Amino acid sequence: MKILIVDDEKLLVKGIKFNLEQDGYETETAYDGEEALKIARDKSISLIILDLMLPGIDGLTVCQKIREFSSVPIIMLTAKTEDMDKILGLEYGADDYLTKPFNILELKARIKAILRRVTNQNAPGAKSTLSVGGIDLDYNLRRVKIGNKVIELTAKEFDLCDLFVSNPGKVYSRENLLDIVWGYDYPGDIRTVDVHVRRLREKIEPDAAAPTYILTKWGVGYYFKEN
Amino acid sequence: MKILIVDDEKLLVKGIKFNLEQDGYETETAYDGEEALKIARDKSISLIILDLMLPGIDGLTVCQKIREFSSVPIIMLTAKTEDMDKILGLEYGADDYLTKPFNILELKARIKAILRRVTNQNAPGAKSTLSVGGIDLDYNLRRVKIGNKVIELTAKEFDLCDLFVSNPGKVYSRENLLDIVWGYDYPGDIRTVDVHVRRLREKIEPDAAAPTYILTKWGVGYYFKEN
DNA sequence: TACTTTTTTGAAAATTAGTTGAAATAAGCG
DNA sequence: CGCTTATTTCAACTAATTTTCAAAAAAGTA
Repeated sequence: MKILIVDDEKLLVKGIKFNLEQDGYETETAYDGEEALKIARDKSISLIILDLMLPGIDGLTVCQKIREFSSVPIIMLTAKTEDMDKILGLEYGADDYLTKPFNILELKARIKAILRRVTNQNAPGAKSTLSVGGIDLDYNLRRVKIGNKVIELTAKEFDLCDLFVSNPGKVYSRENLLDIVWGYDYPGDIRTVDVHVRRLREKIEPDAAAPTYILTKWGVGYYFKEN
Repeated sequence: MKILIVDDEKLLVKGIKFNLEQDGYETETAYDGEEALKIARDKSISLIILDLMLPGIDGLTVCQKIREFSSVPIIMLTAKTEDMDKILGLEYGADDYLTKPFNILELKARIKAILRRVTNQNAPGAKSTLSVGGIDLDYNLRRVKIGNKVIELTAKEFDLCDLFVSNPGKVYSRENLLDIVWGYDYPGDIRTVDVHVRRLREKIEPDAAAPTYILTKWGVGYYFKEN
């Protein structure tokens, strides 16, 4: 999985690069549109993170030009509130966008989501599932199965569960969870997370008062433990 | 599904080829009209992507000649704004066109739309039915039978019903349904889907308020459940 | 143990999503 | 063209989810 990062702020590129490589991705970097196009054309790239504001050819044009020869997933970085529907629409054909300043966890979450969508492209009827430590996630019906019991989850519950189960052992602070599941600019109360964790526990734990899957790391946050 | 790509720009052909193969299509390529005609004649081709400007015989003539022996769907690629109505009209008989430079995602969307339209067409008079989980679809008369009750459906209702029944368990968002049933470029309101689902339910469900076939996945979309 | 901090819990309010009926518009047909 | 039927839009209504709030419980600390 090689990711191309395109931005003229070298420090930002460096930061993203470091973070993605921590997660095991390979990276390529470009600081302007020309360079980006060249790399996108010549190298085997799985995903592109592309800033809207670039010296020379701007990001949208780069996006457009890439779409002339490739359908590689593109995440646009935008400084202000642009006409996002247009960016995501067929005219430019980006796959997702983030508004600067963004949270690196959210960027990672979106990369993961897009890559899953692309690599999991399922034939109609085929099921897309993830099975970790006794929990089966069904991404089609967005519900989970534990043992042979099917459990219906609400949208937020499923997203939360997905994040935990996809990253067993990783402790997420409430802030992290708000950033990732609710969006990095979510303005609401941090306690919202607790309530959702509780309801998730009520649904998936045999005994919600003594959780075995979603555990509390006291003073830090929550994490998923494989059973 | 084999797609023939005809263009004299080898790099472009290579790009399209790569992208379509990524999506699981087989491809054939030709760089001029003679070659294209030969392949269209000799091999089993499901769709042709044909450039208007070709060395030797031009694209329109190729299109015309192909129409003498085949009704294979043809998407024309045009460099400038030609008289598109003429290209799509009876004289040449292309099925769709794209103006260069085009977006690869849009090309894919159109290929998908055309192939869906074509493969869903049944030979006239041929008796074709599908029976899944208690529902019998009659593609000839475009109506359904549940138990021994015959239910007449309108065009959209049948298309919708067909999609659901053909893909049991697969959840479709309203956007998906608009794309598939109404066409990828349908500009209308998303709520249209709800209304059609409701009327389909009124016709096929014993109790529309407590559906057993077309179920709602809250926050996601609708799906068909076999009974 | 007494105190502080953090987490859990229950319940109500606010918001969002889905359903439904009816009216407006468009399409098909004699 | 005028009639009928199908489709789309709109808005009120209902249901489900999400958020907020505050009190109770549990965990850490001195």
